[in-house]
Amino acid sequence: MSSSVQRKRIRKSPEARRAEIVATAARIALTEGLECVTLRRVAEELSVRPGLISHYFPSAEDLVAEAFSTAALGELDTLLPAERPDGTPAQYLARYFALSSGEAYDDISRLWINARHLSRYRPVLRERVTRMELASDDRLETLILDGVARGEFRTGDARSAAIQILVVLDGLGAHANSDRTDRPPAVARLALSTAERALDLPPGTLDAPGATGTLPLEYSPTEAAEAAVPRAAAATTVAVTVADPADTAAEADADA
Amino acid sequence: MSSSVQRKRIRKSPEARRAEIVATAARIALTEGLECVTLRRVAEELSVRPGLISHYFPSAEDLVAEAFSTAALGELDTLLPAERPDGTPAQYLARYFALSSGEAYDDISRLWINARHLSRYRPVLRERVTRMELASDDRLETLILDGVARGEFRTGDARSAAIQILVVLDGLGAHANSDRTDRPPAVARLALSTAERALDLPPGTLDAPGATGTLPLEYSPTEAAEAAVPRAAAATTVAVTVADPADTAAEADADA
DNA sequence: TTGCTTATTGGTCGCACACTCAATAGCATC
DNA sequence: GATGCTATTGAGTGTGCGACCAATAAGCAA
Repeated sequence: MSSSVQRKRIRKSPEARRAEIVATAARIALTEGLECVTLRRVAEELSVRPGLISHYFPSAEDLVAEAFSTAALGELDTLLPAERPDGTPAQYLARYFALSSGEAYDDISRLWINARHLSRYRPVLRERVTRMELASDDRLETLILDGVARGEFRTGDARSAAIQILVVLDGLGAHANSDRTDRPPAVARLALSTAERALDLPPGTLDAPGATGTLPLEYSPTEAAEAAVPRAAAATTVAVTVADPADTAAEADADA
Repeated sequence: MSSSVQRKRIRKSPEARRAEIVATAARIALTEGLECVTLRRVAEELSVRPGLISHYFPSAEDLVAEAFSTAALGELDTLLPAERPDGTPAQYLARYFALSSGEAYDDISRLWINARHLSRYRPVLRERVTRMELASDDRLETLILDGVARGEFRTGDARSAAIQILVVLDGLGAHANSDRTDRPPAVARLALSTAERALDLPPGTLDAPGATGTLPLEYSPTEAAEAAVPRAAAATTVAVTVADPADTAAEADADA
């Protein structure tokens, strides 16, 4: 009888518990959406009471913002790692484009759409979105500068090139919730061709066979997000039926 | 004493009432967000009881979808009119880009971000989003084909060119809730340069002084949306304090 | 004027949410 | 083994939402 629900309290250090909460919130944000990051939902996932989540995040808005930051940073580190020991800048750039056209990338696209919309109403989240946009710009700019230094790329304004590329990727990702099967080839290659033009590369360079060198092309969004958390304590993986989180955006601040 | 609230019932024809409801919902969607399109909110705006809205839209999801369609179609008709009696295709295209970099365009960008996110959870809305995307593609493709026929543009695939342009505009519009003040010139011109490249136009053609000919460049998003409604009966304009609609997305379908 | 159709109301129900706070019980320390 | 700190619970408050339905009254037709 005592097997169904957890009856004994498990007392953890604040740091471990907080990390666990953030990791869970980030996973929910990535797979189900930021509106699903609620006190109840996170608590249920961790088999604790909602009040405990409130204890660590007195304002739920902060938890949502933290969930987004953690998830987005984890993805960024996977897609555009800060350390690039295994290949050239051109190879890492080619790998980035390869990953961004894969199906696993849809989760990230959805997360960004979600965050950009929700940030309309949530100042804390908006600040985090801006910060993560800058982080992405920086990361890609650094890659480009490195490539320029090695003579792989040629551009007079690495940051402008980086932002142009990211804008196009945002445009392509905007349709992550729609059907994109009959997308013309020139559209599917739009990010690539934008990069090739901005970096003065011969057309076809970045998606040529072998353009990624020996870099691995597999990754799992969820795992990447969890790896971004300092210490993701024993997070019980629970099969989740995605509900309908579409109604949570507009009401929260009405009571403020 | 009887002036504060409306006490006498006003009975309208179903067609007029329905049009009034849709027009109001579309205006709320455009200015405050789709999550603010609730039975209570629309009813309050029209000084009727929420039950009446339910009577015309037994499922609230249908009302939200209708609000999006109406608002988006109104905007499309303003930005890319189906009839173009006052100028050449190049002039209308130049006008489109001019409008899309104006501040009034932010409302449209926000609406699309909103709809693309919300459509993740709402099948009815998703279908409408897809339909409106196709309508936008068609409208721009037709414009381009017309320009090609007149010798203004040159492309072998008008539809691909249209979609490329729209994808870039989506990418630029994705940041409608963020700060974009320090955007590099090449980024701000990205849609233009994409069009110039896809349509084989000399750089600078579309934003050259006089590129829009004598076409007017003013428009009001809200008015455009209301004009899209067949008959927007006496819609009382009420000053609205925007609340926080960010929490309404995820919960609605949980009860289904 | 009377009567009928139905647009409109008023009230209710259940649900999910964030937030609050006193009471409880792990667990480390002595 | 007793003690104290505090992580954690349990219970409750108030809000907004969609959905439902019987009662009401507006306005047209006879």
